[in-house]
Amino acid sequence: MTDTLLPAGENAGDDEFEVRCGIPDVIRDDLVQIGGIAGLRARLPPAERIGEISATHHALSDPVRVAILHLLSVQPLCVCVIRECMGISGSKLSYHLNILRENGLIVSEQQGNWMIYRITERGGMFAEAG
Amino acid sequence: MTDTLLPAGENAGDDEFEVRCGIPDVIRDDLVQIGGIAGLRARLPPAERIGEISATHHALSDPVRVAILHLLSVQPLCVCVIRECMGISGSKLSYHLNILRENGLIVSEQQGNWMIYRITERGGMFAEAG
DNA sequence: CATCTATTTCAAATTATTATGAAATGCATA
DNA sequence: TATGCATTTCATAATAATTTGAAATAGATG
Repeated sequence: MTDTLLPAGENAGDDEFEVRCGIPDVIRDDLVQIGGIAGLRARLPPAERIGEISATHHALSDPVRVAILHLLSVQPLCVCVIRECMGISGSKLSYHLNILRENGLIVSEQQGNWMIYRITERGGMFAEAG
Repeated sequence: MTDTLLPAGENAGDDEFEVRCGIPDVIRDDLVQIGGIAGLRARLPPAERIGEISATHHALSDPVRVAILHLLSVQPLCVCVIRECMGISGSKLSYHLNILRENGLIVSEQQGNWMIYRITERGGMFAEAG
């Protein structure tokens, strides 16, 4: 990354890469069209958005959580019913419910002794899609 | 789970649970309508399908992989261009490309010295959605 | 107030995922 | 065949996620 045929500038490094790299023509031609490496980068969602997207997918990356989401897409449920339905320990269930809630896929509301969980609109979209 | 008011049968355990559990009326009434715990379970996708869903989400649960998918939604790319664009090591990139490929979100094709990755139709759906 | 039930929290142990750098593979070309 | 380049593989280290069981919290009820 020291010698380059191109004038120094904001994207000098990228242009230099494209010049030096002997990648297949089909790819390079299109790449040049869209502005090279810099153009490619510019088409990425901002890092913050990418973080949000991966976080949501992470929330649904465990079969227990996918199952919970589907149960709640049927109707709102208290913890003890979810627990009975899935046959897992209370603390384990609580752990997974937290992750779904933190990611805005479900919400909870206390009702006397019980905690009622229900799916959000956002959560519903993922339950339908899956 | 020993004494129950109901006849023994396939779902005796579940019915017993519903009878004993003093969950809020709003929830229990609906729950009874759909067939209780057993009815709820019957509405879940099969375990196999839930595994597939969570596996796909897992493939997209890392920001590096989400970024790669978005890059490939612009155009097919060889590894060296993705690498330059993201500024990560080759072995790290290879690791993440493998996960995306194993989950059917991208495919690869060798072209001389280069390996060209392109997004699949399935992968494209997730790139659009995100 | 004492007790029961439902749920959550916590710390520790277990397991899974990701990162790293060196070595290996495979194609191209002199 | 020797060399160079692009990519992958491998073993290992580092980090993160999940499970577990005991203890804590909080509402309801006698």
